[in-house]
Amino acid sequence: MPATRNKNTPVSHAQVPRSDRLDTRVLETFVGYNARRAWLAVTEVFAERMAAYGLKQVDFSVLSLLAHNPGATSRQLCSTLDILPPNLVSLIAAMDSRGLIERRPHPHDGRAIGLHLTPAGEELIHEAERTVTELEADASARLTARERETLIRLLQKVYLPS
Amino acid sequence: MPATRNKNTPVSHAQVPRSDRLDTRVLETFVGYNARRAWLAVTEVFAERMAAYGLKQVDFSVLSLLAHNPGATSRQLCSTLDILPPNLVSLIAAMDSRGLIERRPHPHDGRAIGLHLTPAGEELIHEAERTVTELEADASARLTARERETLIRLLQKVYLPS
DNA sequence: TATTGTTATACTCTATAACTATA
DNA sequence: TATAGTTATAGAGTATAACAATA
Repeated sequence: MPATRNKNTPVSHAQVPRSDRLDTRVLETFVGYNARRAWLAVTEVFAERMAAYGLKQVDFSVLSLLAHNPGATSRQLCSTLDILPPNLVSLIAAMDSRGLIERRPHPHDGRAIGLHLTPAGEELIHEAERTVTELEADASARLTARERETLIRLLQKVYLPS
Repeated sequence: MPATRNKNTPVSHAQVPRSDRLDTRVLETFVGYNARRAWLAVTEVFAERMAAYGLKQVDFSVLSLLAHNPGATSRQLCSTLDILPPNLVSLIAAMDSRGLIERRPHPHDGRAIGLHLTPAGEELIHEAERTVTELEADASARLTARERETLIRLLQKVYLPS
């Protein structure tokens, strides 16, 4: 509800926002809205600094997962990251072409393919993980270490089953 | 680090993940990763329950913003929600066609158009805001009221300037 | 000269159906 | 019969360039 205004105030029309910024107080009461905005803020920094590695977020996630889960299959990557199988194919092919990963026959399932990082892939993801750790710290610089831990714990409470 | 295993255990190869679920501990140390996962979790519930209103997240945001900022312009919506102007055009047109919003000449800028909710739009967003409030509570049901407040405050600390 | 709203368009992301090889 | 990986394709989301009308 608009406050009463002096008739002589130059620009003062009811029903017309007076500044560029709109009132976002209602949207800001929602976890979904805030989580997306925070993600977008981090994403911006991520994109800037990871361009040097030629890695998008999903590429980074896949390589990092393979670094700590050697031999994982496409299906496992898909279900872990909520990617649809058809959308992972070209991504995996591109990283294979770049010499970052290798496809090896799966030891006990002829349908599946075990994915492994090459030495080049190992080195790249090692550097990339360091850069992401830095970038994350910068992107959340207004949080104390304690607050950052709390934030992550609460986010996981929203999306993790357990 | 894998536990030692009985030689007779059927499937046990080093370098091969033994379960479907991969080790995501590294990814889970990042705010960006967790914020996106949490957002996706809320988004799923949002999509389910808001389909009845024919509203996507961006539609809801626009209508809610107009409910509390009557007469706002496309440009203001765009800068507030980080939408590019060309991408808002068809969205606004659709809501106009549905009779949810009205375009009125801007009182003191002939280039701009003031956007207003119609009575139908007012009623729809009023119901929709109630539903979103409920759905948000359900989607973050594992959080106490206190934790939910904390989560939102910390997320805003990541993306809001101030 | 700059800004608002718009058109056309391209690029990326996400989703569905259907196929093959293997289980 | 079901699953892993793949192909082709469609749809949604996001991006840039350029224009008319107004400031």
